[in-house]
Amino acid sequence: MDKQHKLEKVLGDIFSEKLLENLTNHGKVVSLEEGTQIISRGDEVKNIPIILSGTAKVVRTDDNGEEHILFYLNEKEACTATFSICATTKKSEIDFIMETDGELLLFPVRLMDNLTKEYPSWRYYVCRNYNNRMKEFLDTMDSVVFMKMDRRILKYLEKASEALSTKLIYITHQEIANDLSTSRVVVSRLLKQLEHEGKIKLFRNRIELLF
DNA sequence: ACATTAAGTGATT
DNA sequence: AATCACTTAATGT
Repeated sequence: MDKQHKLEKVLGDIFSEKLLENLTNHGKVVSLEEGTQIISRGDEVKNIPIILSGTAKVVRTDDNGEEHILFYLNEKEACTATFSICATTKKSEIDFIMETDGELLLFPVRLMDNLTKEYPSWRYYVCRNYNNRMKEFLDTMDSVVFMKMDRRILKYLEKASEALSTKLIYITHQEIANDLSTSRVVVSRLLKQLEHEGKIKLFRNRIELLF
């Protein structure tokens, strides 16, 4: 299948004909194997990758060399982080790695301004990509904030224990849930977890602190 | 024995 | 993490 048709097949329903033509003329299609790293942190980004097939992951690597996956990109998606870079540094903040075998359309960054100016369908595309990422970001924000519930419960118990100067607190899971504005089920689960960790011991209407 | 309330669990979103 | 639906355990009457 030639380049033109390939692009048409994958992107035809979201990009206008003219835009496809432009992409065909200035972009290149590459086939990549799983594990191929297209962009590394600190690299100067010269091309915007758009996924034609397969899956790519965008990761950040911390000081210990641990990979933290920010998100995955599938067919038709592009890395939004790349878009923002075009407007500023041009240095990548992230690593971009193929999760599976797949194909990418690489489009020169220097021509992107023009796309934004000329093609409404490109603008929509960029906005949609941004939007998706933003949603995902908010989701993870939520988790990060809420994930601290186990710590909150522990703090809560500590405080109660201190206030009553006893390790044996007479309280129900429901009451804790009310005070921390969460559900009883969640409290029960986390308490159970804490019990397994040997930090507390659970009874009906009572919780004993073991620390 | 039966009803009520607290706590535990799996599945789903 | 939240919610639902359901089970199990402890307590009170």
